[in-house]
Amino acid sequence: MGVAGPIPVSRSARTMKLTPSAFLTLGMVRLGARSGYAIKKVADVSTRFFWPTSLAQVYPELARLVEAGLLIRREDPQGSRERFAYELTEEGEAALEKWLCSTHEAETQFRDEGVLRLFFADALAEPDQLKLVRHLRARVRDVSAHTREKIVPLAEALEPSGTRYPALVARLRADTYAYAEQWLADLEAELET
Amino acid sequence: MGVAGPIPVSRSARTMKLTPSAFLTLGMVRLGARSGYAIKKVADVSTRFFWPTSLAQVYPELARLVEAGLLIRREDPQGSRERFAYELTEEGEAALEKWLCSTHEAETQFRDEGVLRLFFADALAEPDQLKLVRHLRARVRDVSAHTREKIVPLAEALEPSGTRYPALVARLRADTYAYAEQWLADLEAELET
DNA sequence: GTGTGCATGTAAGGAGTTACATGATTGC
DNA sequence: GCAATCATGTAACTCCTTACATGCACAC
Repeated sequence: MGVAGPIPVSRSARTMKLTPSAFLTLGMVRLGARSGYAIKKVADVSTRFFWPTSLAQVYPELARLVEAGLLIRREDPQGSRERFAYELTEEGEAALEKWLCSTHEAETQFRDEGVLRLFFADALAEPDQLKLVRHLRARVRDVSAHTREKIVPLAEALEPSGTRYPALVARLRADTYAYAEQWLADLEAELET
Repeated sequence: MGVAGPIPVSRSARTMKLTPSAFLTLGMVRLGARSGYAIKKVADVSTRFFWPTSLAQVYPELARLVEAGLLIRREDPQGSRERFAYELTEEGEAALEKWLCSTHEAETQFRDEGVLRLFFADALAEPDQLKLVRHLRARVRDVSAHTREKIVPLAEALEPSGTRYPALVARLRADTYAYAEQWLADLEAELET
């Protein structure tokens, strides 16, 4: 009873397991997103498409990264509205680069109800099969168009300052979905005959 | 105290929310996978790539679908090893077809650590950028090759009996990844100059 | 002055994975 | 006889989302 409770020990970067979400956070800070809110806002028009996140993930992640010594947190209020600005420490930059150079990665996850439907489309009569393919194609087309028209320009705005990979990734997405749309268009044409 | 406890009421298909995993299960039974184990085995070489599942999901899902009246479960032992065979009820077939014809779908989920790395690749020196792109390309190539060499033939085995969509979906995947590989090859060539 | 956006966080719940637990069958 | 596969299920845990809770700033 008189014994002191356990002393809280800040975990070093070495003992902490860093998830891709942690590196997303680190990477976003490096790109200039200073607050948790800003990180989420940028992620929603960029990394969301291959690594979604939410505010309820970002805030605890930031706290963990500060505790691990990879980020520092400064007060940065806007008038009387509280705000915190984060910056990479040297260790944070090193951790980010180490991750970028590592080749081990979490297994790719992909879940698409539309493709799942297509897989089972043999259960339908032909006119309904055609409808299903058309619907899927329209969705794929919309993704491609949205990416090219909205996301690519946002990412290209970073290019003058030497940040080109966000735009490359956006174009890869737009082009790949455009390819898939053409593929489905061919299937559609085949079904129509 | 003398009052009887609540009587367990089996939920009808109408009151039960059916998830894509439920329709995956229904669809697999329709394709001839009779046991939970068999469903998982087939899913692992087909739907896994766009809707992963696990035995710990399949078994409770089967129980729920039986309770909802969409499947019936028969005992089907192999010697003294227990086994259960599932079959679609008429309501089960109707539910599957209704789902296939509906256009509302869960948002597509995609998580890929490799693409996330590419997004942040500006933090690297050029030689390391090139390594990263090469690694990603190799992975994409492997997916395409594996799909074309292993998955497509399995799916094509179903074609003689009139089930062609599994093979179509597999080819869509192989072709789309092949396109992405070429795209990354072009990027690689550009980085090399 | 009001709605939208900026800003930070917590709590509860859901969906899905891995590990646990057990045992029979089949092919080498 | 031994390993891989067939077979069914539960328990614990993790990750992630939605909802909750709060309040300021700015533009119309």
